[in-house]
Amino acid sequence: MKQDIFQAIADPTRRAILTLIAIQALTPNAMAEKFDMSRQAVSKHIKVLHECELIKPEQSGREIYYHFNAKKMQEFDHWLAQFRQNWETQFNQLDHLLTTINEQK
Amino acid sequence: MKQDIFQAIADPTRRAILTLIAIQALTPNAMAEKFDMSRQAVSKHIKVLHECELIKPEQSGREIYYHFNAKKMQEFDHWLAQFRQNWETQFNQLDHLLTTINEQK
DNA sequence: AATTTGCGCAACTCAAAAGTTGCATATATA
DNA sequence: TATATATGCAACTTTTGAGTTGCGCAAATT
Repeated sequence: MKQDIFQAIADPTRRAILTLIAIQALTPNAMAEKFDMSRQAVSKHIKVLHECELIKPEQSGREIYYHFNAKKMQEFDHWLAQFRQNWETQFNQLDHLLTTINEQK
Repeated sequence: MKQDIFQAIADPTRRAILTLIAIQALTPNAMAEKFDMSRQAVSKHIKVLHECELIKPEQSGREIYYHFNAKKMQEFDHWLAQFRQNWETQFNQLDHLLTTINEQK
């Protein structure tokens, strides 16, 4: 079952995992040590993140280092782009308002 | 109960609502007509979006027009910023690799 | 070879969230 | 004033997801 990237990021623990491995690739055990929950719980989060390709595994003996996949994270950025114009417009309108107020002085 | 913006955006219906009203403010009934679900179901999504301030109500008689709150959406952008450097680095490294390959010709 | 360690998978429990139906309230319209 | 319409709230059912426990497998260690 393919996971949805928005769904993957909705969970705070998964966001924390992403923040961690964006700095340095980690094994499931190493991640679990950072959180107050069982290794298996973390492992399930890893599965979700892996299924939507936000992280990539790198096998090293019996250890698996999970890397952050920045490219996938950009999908978010692309979705957000449809609103970016919207908020820039809003600020431009604010600028205009402030300018108008200043001119009235 | 305050809602989490990440949780709010995780739902596909809520994302569709946001996309709709980013273009034009709509009433709950108008939104419900766009989706194949009851008005009350849409209304619950509106409640979630409203609680995390992604949308703003504007009363007009007995109708309520919900507007998109671009400013709140920027919180996403700020969260994403921590990874932006990450993927730019990745592309810079790719650039460097390509440059190196070209120099070897 | 036996044991330990790192990991994933499956079954289970429990809590939260999505959707439905029914009802109350306020504003329009006849 | 009586009726229709727009909306929100509460109770309920069903689905989904987070977390735990138990197990099996493969690689490292002794």
